[in-house]
Amino acid sequence: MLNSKANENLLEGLNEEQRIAVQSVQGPLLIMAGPGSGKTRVITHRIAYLVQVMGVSPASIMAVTFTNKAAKEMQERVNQLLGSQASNITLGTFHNFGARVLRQYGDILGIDKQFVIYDDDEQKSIVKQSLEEFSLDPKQYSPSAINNAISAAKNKMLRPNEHAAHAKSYFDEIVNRVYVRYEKALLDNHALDFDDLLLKTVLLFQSDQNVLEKYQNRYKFLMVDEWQDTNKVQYLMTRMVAGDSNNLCVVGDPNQSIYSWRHADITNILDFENDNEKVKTVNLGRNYRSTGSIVSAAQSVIAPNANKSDLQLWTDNPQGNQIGVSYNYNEQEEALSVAAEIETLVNQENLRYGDIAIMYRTNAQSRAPEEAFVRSGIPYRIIGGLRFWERKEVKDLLSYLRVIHNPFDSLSLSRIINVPARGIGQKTLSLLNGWAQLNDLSLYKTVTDTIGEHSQHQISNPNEINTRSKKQLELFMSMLGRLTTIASESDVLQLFDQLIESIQYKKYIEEQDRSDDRWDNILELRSAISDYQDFAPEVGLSAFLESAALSTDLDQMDDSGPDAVTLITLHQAKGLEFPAVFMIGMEEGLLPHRRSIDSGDAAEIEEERRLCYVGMTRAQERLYMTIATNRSMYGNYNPGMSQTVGPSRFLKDIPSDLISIEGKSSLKKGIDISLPESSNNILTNQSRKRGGKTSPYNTGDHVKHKIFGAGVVVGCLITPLGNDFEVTVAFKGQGVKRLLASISNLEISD
DNA sequence: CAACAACAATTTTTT
DNA sequence: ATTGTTGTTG
Repeated sequence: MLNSKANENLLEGLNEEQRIAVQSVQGPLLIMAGPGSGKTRVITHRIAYLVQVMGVSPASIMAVTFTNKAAKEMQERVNQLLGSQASNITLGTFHNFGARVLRQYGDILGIDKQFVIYDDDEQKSIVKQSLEEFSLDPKQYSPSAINNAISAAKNKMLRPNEHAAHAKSYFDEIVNRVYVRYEKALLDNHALDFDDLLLKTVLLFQSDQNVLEKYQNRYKFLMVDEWQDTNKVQYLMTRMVAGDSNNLCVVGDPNQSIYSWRHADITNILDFENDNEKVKTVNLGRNYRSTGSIVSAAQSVIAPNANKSDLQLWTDNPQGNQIGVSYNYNEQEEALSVAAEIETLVNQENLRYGDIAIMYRTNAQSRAPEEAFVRSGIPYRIIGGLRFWERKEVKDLLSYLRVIHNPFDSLSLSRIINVPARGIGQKTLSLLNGWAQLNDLSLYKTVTDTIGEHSQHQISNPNEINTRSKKQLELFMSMLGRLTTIASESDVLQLFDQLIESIQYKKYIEEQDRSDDRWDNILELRSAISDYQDFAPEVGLSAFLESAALSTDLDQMDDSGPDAVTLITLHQAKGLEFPAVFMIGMEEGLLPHRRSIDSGDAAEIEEERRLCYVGMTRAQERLYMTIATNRSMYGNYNPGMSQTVGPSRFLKDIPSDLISIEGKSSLKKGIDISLPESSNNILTNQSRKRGGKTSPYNTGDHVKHKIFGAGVVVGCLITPLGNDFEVTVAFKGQGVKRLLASISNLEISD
């Protein structure tokens, strides 16, 4: 022991198992960590232990996390323990690490160091283009399915020729043809996709022993979090970097494996134990996060899984409240009852809005609570959904920056060549693209050649580009040229401002609807760019583009924001915790999702069950699970369209003494859900169409009934026969009633 | 070539 | 409900 004082400090407050995990620093270590078992604490203390007690240099430690947000949090906590030394630790995601390796040594594999990273959208559009080239109908062969198959192949380390050998069906053959074309497109565009960041790194390590040794010599202690969600390529990468020293610690929980659809391979946990002879295993089963009720309920939900970890989760925490299960008429009512309960928690239970999260299976489910929160004035923020980096205005500007950074990126150039509209239409673009492909040139080069006065490549095509378009192309290219010069001389923020100015983007945005939102997004983008202002001109641009490609909405989520309720998918919620959690849409068809039920694959249902388990174990004190008996799909309640088939089977596995069931009781209890006058008009502009017929009432309408008095419409459905409407009204002091429009004579009072 | 209308497809989950 | 795609018109 180099430092016994540090040793004592670091082990203080840890339980026996946690101490063993922190102190086992030599050789392979597997930490099975249940939810809320102090996993992050163990990892950070283990890092500090390595440095302060074992005297390991921080530079030789690498910790890999699942998201950038997790990396950031871990960095902060290590900073607290180690101070300035902490900055020398390598901390990030697999994709981060891969990108860094390839920026430095990718040229060995023939990769341009200026490579751009293509996201899912761009991958799909390349697939679509390839299909069109082969005269295959993208409607018949879905680009997503093919893209997914290509990704699966890459995750199994199958190159196109190897994949061809495995082809079993006609679909596989199509995939293979597209795969070949797809790889060529990426090469031509000097681009890599997400999978390449991992795959090419492993290929590089395999083909160049010197490079691999550089990393092996540098990193002597490796830690990987969320091991149950790693894939085969990540497994290989980890083992290669760990090398013979094999001081590799992986942390995971098979019960929280929820990314098999992204080719995560749960057998990595088994393989780890099998591939390492003397692997040590530590089980962290004690939960410090949640109440007794929540832990027991979560246990009973995961129990039916055939494939599960035998790790028993337990807690000494007080039993706490029962889990609140509530039945609601439809998703609007579900959202209103959640909103009412939130107000109670905030006003009477001393919780802040920021202590509360709404979790759901699909992004589309955020809409109803969002509307309810707007109406009741509850502050909220949505994570994910229409992701920031995928918004049109953001992608447009990013595409400009990408073309400036890497002119070979023809995909980005196609995207922006006529945005804002400058008279370079589809006809011109397809002529140019055709020519580019015929001569194996980049689009950029083709355009340059086309407009050059004394160009040899003048498009000699019969359908020559007209002089007018040519003139526009000239103007466009000279503008790009100016911007490229600015990029090499000024910082990235100045470049961005000049870009906005040059293309008159503000004016363009103002002509569109929701222009305020769009402009806000651009300002947010600008503020993200300003983080790279101090870098040297080209370096700043490159670093910013990389972070833009690899960051997610979740990464932006930090505690500095205003006090607000968090709306988040169950997947994204992994690793987070909140004092109060509402899991909405606890219905068959939603959780488990219809797709997993229809697949007929028991393994898919088991994954849904784990997802439910992950959600439940995010809650510290209070957990609510809500059901809507009617749910709209694609905006209407037409008979047969509702995807709900009753409460989730997972709910039925929770012992009844752990739950308290409320059927609309929060409304019956007399909580006033009527709207503030001012918010009334938010809903009046909504379409009154329901199933083709015009609905007489809108959610939010104030109405009067002869017997029940004043109330607010919380739902209006067309009846199964389609000749009437069933109106659900919350009456002041009378509770919620369902009435037929034709006989109730409701008066809109406004 | 752009602006507008009509239409279809969409919803699992994301580094 | 909302988004993107396709076809028609000015």
